[in-house]
Amino acid sequence: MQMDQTYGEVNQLGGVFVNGRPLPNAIRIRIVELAQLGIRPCDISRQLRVSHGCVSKILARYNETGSILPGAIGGSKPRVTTPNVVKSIRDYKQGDPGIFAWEIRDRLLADGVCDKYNVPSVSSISRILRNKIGNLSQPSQYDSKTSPPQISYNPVYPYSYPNTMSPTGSKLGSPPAVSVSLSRAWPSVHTVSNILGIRAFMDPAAIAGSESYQPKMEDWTGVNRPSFPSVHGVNGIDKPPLESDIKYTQASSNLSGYVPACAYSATNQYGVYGGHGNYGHWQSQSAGLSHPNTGTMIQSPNLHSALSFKNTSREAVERKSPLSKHQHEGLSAVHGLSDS
DNA sequence: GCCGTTACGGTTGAT
DNA sequence: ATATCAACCGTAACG
Repeated sequence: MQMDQTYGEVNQLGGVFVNGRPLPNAIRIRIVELAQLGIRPCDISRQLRVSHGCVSKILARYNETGSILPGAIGGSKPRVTTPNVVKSIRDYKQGDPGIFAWEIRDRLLADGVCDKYNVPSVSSISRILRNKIGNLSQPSQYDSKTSPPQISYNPVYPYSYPNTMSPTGSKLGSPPAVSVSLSRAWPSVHTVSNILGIRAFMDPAAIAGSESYQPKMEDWTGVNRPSFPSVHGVNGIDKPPLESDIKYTQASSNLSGYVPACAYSATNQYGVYGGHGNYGHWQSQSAGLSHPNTGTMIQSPNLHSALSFKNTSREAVERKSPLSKHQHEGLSAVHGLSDS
């Protein structure tokens, strides 16, 4: 019930988590970092007190997409039956009342109203004819309601499809786009103490309060800094997505609101990405462990590199193949760390 | 022991 | 304003 953030529950390993919600980015990042340092997943799981299934999932996703961020939660998929499409269907039907749904589908493609990725199925077209167009005599009304003709472009949000079609339609979505730049600055701080011990994590209070849990905003929020180095090139898959959706702006604001209890409200703001952030608490320890070298490497403190970026694909459907793709590079590239 | 997978109970957000 | 629904979450447990 209460949602607010709820503090979390404790898993078998002693780690705190909030059921139904993504792990804080700070932890996600650490998972990736530790993996890059060569720590085995099972050890990462134990050290961070995150279930191995989750570690596995996060690493697999990172290898695949280059992003550490969780996927987009909630919302609805973009509808293929945009007002514009419905309108075209109506026009076709009006022009030829005897037209078959499959013919309409072909015309939508032929006329460029839809591309193969977003063309409605024949059954959808039939439904549209039945429900929205019905007898097609009086078009007027409907339009008004659905009218926004173009919609799509404004995307502030991830799923947008160009309804007009983009070239190649390729990618579609851009989900949460994301790039994060994170940094690893965190550690700096104190905590380092135990690697294994990592108590910080365990303490619910710490977590809840301190960081992360952001109350609302999903994470991709912030994020991308223009600067990510090179990372992307890496795999080549796609990277284009740089969209910028930044929503974090407001986030901060509301965040503060939300985060009530947090003692350190500030800390969490956007935690990770914003660039500022820094929360320091809990995660911090990485330093000890992880970084021996990074520390050294870190050149500029502030620069933290980007860790991940990329989009997560929304095409979940097709994504099924796990890792394989890039792996090594991924690794190397990781957060900029290497390169820069 | 390790790890990929998946059922489960959960949250979210657009419609 | 409420309810649906589909997307995602992490844990736990199976193999």
